[in-house]
Amino acid sequence: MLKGKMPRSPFHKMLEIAEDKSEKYGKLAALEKLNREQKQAVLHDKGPAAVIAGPGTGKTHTLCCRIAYLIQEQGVPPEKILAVTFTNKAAQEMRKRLEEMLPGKTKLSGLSVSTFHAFGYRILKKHSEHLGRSKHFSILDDEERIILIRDLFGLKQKNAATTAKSIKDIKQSFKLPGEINDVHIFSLFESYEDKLKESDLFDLDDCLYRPLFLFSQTPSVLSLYKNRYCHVLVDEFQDINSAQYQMIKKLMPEQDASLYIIGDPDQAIYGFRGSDVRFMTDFLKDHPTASLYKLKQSFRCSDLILRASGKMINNAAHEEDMLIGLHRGVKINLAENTTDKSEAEFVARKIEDIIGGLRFFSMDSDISEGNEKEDINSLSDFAVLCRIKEQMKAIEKALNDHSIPFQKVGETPFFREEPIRSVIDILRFSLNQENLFLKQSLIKRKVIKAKNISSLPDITKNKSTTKSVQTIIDRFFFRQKEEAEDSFKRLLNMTEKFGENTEEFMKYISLGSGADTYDPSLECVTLMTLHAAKGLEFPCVFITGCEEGILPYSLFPSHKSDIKEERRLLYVGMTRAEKYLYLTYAKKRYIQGKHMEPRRSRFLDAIEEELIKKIHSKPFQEKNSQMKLFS
DNA sequence: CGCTCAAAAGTTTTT
DNA sequence: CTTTTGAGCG
Ligand SMILES: [Mg+2]
Repeated sequence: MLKGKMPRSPFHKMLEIAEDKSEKYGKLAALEKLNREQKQAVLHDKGPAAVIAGPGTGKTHTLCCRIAYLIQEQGVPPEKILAVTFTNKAAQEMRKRLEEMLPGKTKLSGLSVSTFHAFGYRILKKHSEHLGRSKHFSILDDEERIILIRDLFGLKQKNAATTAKSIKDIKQSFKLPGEINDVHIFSLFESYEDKLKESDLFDLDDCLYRPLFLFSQTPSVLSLYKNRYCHVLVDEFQDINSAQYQMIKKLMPEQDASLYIIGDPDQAIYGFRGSDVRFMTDFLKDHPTASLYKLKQSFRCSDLILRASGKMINNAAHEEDMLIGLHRGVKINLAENTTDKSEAEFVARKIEDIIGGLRFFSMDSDISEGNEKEDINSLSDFAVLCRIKEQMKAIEKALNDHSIPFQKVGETPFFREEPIRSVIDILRFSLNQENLFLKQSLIKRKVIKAKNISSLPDITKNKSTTKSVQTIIDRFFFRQKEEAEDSFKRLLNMTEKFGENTEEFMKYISLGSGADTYDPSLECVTLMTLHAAKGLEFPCVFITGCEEGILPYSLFPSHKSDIKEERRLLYVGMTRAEKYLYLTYAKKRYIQGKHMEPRRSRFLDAIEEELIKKIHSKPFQEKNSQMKLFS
């Protein structure tokens, strides 16, 4: 997602690629454009390697080049390479880039590029019978899991969620049932697992947990995967969890295997999900022969943004680790607002002003502040980031009021919302009637009457996915045909590319994530959480809600958040910006049913005054209260 | 069983 | 300030 503008290095002419095998397989043009540090990382010989790379240093690009180099110049067969990405979107993107680098279809066939989950899912499909499931098992999503647990144990929603979390933790840290110390949890775990098996289900965590389980119990299966890949490359390694790390170790048990990891410990933001940055920081200890590469030249951010954001992660201590920016940069705007509404209004007005406003001379514009109106010419150049989704409401309203089109990323995808969710549930059930949980759920939700259930299998027989979905809509959703017409159309549109492969469609639905919906080609502003912004970049970024309570998040004392991780979150957010960065906060905010008067975030205090331009936004007057102005 | 209305609860980030 | 849940009624 680097929008294809990769660096021209000042050193690139000085470097020679004196590689032996390159004659035989042909040189790779992309390597010429890398800078010195990137090139060294790409040309790493063999054995383990860690690439520590700051924001905008071309991590993903370096990884792509490494794969292309292995295939093209080292003659490594693509089926011997496994590349792991963080999202399905990133996998898709990487494959696309590799296709561009290595034209010719045959070169990439057999190459595995996927998320850990999609990789594990493939293993589950192949060996489902070892785990007491059919080939057509379904995936239970996190929401369904809570309902299943609630009904299975007769719990309240909240307690069911807690139990679900315990089970999740067990799976994400890969504890075998015998290793569960708490007797009560153990029995819940066992009953839950029995229920899944009975309904021919796996949960999402099983995509890692069950393959690992299989590897540990069934040597014949392990032998199929052990050393199957000569090169395993992992992007965003700072955010992997224990189960994922153990998966890698199962695939490549040797300490000196060619495991190539790339990431940035300062951008670790998924600790709440079991990710542990220590897998990255301890990599050299665990692999004594590993080479370490550092990428310090950022091709995205300005020096100024790097200097300011660096304060979040207090890396100023190590002078040598300072990143080098693309250019000097312009000051960061820090906007104080009276309320959350005026904050949203400020953002909308600013975007409007930059993109469509009159190009008159502004009194306070000088060279050192840049010229936003010239640098930015598309709505897709803007990102509005927030800590929690609830902040989005006010911003959405303001953008709508100003008729600014936007895409919400990380939102529950439309296919997870009614009535599409139910359409897909019927499709899912018609593919696999063993799913008793789904059967009960469909009847309970009155999506379908019990007597009609037996006719479902016919729906999907020898039909394209689109045809099946159309049949389901015609038969069970005819009443909603008008009000939900758009969603139905969107669904039918989406199914088309899957042809008759309805199972593949289900995989897409089950493993797809919110972040996958981001489309950089749309002419609109991007509204998303800081988490979803990982790996992306924009010329102009707004980070809203820079307040105590929101960032760092601490609205509920019982759920303490990791302050260091919150700092890194702001670091990630700030470093999404190529040139213009707005940090905004409100003195009054209405959130989660409460009025608050938060103090501005302590994180802002760390940024030197000279890097900042302060703005006090005008208070936003609601339309109906404007009369007051004249009284 | 299905509707209405009032009281109560809700607590982040996601592959 | 929502959204969800439960009691009470037709
Ligand atoms: Mg990346």
